[in-house]
Amino acid sequence: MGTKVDLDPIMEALVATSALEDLERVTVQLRDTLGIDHIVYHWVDSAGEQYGAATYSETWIARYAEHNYLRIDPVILGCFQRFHPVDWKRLDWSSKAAKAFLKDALEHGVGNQGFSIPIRGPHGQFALFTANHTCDDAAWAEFTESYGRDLILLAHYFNRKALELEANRQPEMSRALSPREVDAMTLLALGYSRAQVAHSLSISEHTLRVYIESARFKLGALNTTHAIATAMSRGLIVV
Amino acid sequence: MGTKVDLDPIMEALVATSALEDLERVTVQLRDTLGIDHIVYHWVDSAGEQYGAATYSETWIARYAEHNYLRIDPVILGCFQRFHPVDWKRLDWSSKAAKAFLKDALEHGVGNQGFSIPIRGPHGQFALFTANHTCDDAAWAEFTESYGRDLILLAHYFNRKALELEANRQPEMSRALSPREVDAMTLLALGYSRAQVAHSLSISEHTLRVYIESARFKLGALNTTHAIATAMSRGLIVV
DNA sequence: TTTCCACTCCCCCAAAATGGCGAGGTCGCG
DNA sequence: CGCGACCTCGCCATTTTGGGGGAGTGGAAA
Repeated sequence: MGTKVDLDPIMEALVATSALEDLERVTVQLRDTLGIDHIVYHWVDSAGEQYGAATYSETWIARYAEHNYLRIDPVILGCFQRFHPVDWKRLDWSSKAAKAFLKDALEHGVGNQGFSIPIRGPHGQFALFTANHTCDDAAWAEFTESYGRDLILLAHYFNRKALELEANRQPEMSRALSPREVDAMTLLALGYSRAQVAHSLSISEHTLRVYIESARFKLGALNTTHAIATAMSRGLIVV
Repeated sequence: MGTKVDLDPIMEALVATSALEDLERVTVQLRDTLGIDHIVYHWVDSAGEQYGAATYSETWIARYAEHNYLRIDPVILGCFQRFHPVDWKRLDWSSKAAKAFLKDALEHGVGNQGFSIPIRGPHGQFALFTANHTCDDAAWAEFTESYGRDLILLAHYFNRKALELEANRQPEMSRALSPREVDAMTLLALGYSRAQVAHSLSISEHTLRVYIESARFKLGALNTTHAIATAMSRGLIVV
């Protein structure tokens, strides 16, 4: 952790990975290169499913999942609301759930110092890239100071790769909406009733219904609200 | 655009800015340092309000707003769906609206080459950081190759600063939803009817209605669909 | 301690949305 | 030329929502 090491080989290895499992190898490589305790890439799916590439012990990972720590982990909770990379010391560890969690984590090999970078993708995807170590505050401040930028870039590359690999697994097919359908959906999302929308678009309310039904069908939605939610999360309409 | 220039002074200037107007000066500084036509930081508020720090001409910016180009700009539309930085050539310019937009843009001083980095913050905030220039494909490929990483970092710093400055202007007006309200909104967004949601949450349909109405009130929404759309665009629920 | 908020439950009724049936027209593409 | 996609319109029955009341719990904050 003394002088700054070159992380370019790691970034290249990261760009070259072609399977989710390989991400774990990159975390190990990165951890060893940086000479710290742990590197964690933790991604939370839009449905709440989580996936991680971490150097943590198997037991800690299992324990984390088993106790549903996702719900109380102050790192997740804190980072979810902000954009900035954050030092763990600046998070809120005051609740008793957080204290218990921290104690448990330290007992399972997690270091006392942490630096996490929240990062977001389309469709509400959220991920966290974390560097973790055991040392005093001064040493950690020095580390985050010198590697902050690299960690941001690495977080970006990790997330890009994860999204890329995930996309291969689920090739989401979505037919585009017609212009009129987009108009209708947009106005509905803005809170107008069908009558108001029909009036706004200068068409009969029945015609409007045809658009809505057509859009619902295309989006595989069960009702109008669902269609709006789907269209929004797919970026088909902007509100 | 030949040899790689040092961008550290710009990053430091960026970190030091303390007003939104100063961001514009940084874009100019950055544009001149890189020797390209334009640098644009374009942020879209959760409510659809936009703010930008760009080196574009006043007339183009006014025209963009006036014609509501936000809705058809292929750069916005394309980047909203992805995480990767993207070269403008790889976007979908096939629609006639896109072609008209492009023609108009080129006539107002926008370069033919572009490289945009989508970036997201909490509460559904979305922003775009763009480098724009007039040159051939080869020269542009060389530029993006050598400055890609720096642009990612700059996008990150721009966004961080914008969020920081914006937070000062609007001190958290939107009240958060209660856990039950989030549950209700989420299930509704997934297409369930009130009866189904009530059953899923093991509460009476009436209780559910109270949550929905409460959420509607908090979000200032006119109906359920509007509430869902608002909650989604504010990042209060994730679907 | 009192006050506020989140959470839970009940009634009734009007308005809105939805589903199913039908009918036409234009436009572009193979 | 036919086919499909888009745009436009009408009626009727059913389901879903929204709006108006009122009432009780428990926990957290002031």
